[in-house]
Amino acid sequence: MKRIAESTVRRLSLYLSFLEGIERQGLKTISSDELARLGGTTSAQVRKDLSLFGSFGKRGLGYAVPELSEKLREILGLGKQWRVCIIGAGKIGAALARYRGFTERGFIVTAVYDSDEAKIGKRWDSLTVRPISELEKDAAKQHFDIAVVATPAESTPAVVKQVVRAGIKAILNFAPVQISVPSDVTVRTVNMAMELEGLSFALSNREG
Amino acid sequence: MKRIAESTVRRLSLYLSFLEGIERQGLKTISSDELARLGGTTSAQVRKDLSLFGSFGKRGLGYAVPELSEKLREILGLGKQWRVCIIGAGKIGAALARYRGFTERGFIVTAVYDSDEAKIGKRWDSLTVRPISELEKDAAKQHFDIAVVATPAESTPAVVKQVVRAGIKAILNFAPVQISVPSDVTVRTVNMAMELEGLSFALSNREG
DNA sequence: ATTAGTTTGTGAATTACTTCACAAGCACGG
DNA sequence: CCGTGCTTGTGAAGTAATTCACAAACTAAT
Repeated sequence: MKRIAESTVRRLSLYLSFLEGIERQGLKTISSDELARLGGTTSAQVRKDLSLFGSFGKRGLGYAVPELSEKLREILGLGKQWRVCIIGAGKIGAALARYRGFTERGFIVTAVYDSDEAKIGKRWDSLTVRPISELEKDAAKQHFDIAVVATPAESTPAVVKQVVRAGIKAILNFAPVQISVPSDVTVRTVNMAMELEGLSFALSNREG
Repeated sequence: MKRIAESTVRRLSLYLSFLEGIERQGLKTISSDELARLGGTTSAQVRKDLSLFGSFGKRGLGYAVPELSEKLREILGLGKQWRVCIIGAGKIGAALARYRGFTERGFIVTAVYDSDEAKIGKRWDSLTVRPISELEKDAAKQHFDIAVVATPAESTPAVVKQVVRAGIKAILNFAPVQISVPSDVTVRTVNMAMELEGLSFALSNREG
């Protein structure tokens, strides 16, 4: 299949969240135009995005809401459950471990790691913080699909190396640094500083 | 000035973080090629990004690190201090209010709001949670530059309306919904679900 | 059946972004 | 002060993403 742009995947994810809302309202069909309006894009964009994966609509009618939701879930790989480990038992790690949205979408947090002696052994709901040195061994037994990295900048490169060695192929990075991984590992970075600076730029460069 | 792409601004922000590290190491100059390697891009990209704002390098030598840092800070509007209010005193709001990275970069959190009676009046370090109904009045007195929205999905549209009415022109949105604002308001959305689904897609569609 | 009114799916056109490639500028050594 | 070795800045070329625009497919009404 043709390479899919990241921006396309983000929009698919967005469409899915709209469809779920619409499904709850009980509407049966939706047009590309309505979806576009919800998502702040154009109807052509919506149709192009979907057409990359097949023809899901009916001309003259639009898209059947439950069918399209299901298709999107399938495309996004949300059918199965993904096993997630969180690395870094600090504030962000703690907030993430308790985030309900994870589980709702099929992302099951099955372990938490840290390198700080003081944190190891602490219990978070049903999870116990384990030493990062055990990650590779643990991964061999219980498979992890995704590692959420929420460590301080300094320790992040070393942590990422261990994650890669443990054979984990997807990383959600909250550390405020760029991380480098082999090309078969996918990384998404969420960097607060970068977002804030984007706003700062926008505020500074408004005409007027 | 010509319109600057969001991707460019993100890279500028990234370059700045590298430069700060390099400055600490005491290096005096850096080439576009080294900067590119750190950022996972190409030297041409780096030079093009910078050239949108002027000529900061010396041919044959590269860029003077402190000068370029300073220029980038200026471009990104990090010279001044921005006043930030946080809306939503839940887990994410609490984590953000205490996040040191805010202050370090000149983003000063000056108020916290919530609509939940039970939370109003609570003290977070030096801040007291105030009722959202006061936002507009408060904004008239103490100017807010940026609103961080960390509210549940349901209440977010109403909250955003109040933020806009209060005259705030930049929003950092952590709520898991798309928000719509007039075109003179800049929004950046951080959506966990979307990032996770991006990883899920990547894991599902790897060849093999 | 035929027509009017929708809305999809998709090549073609357009716009945006990235990479190429090279002249021009600078430092340094002889 | 000339040549060698680097590295910038930038038009031109190339690639990617978005938008246009319209035939084709469907419903409903007459």
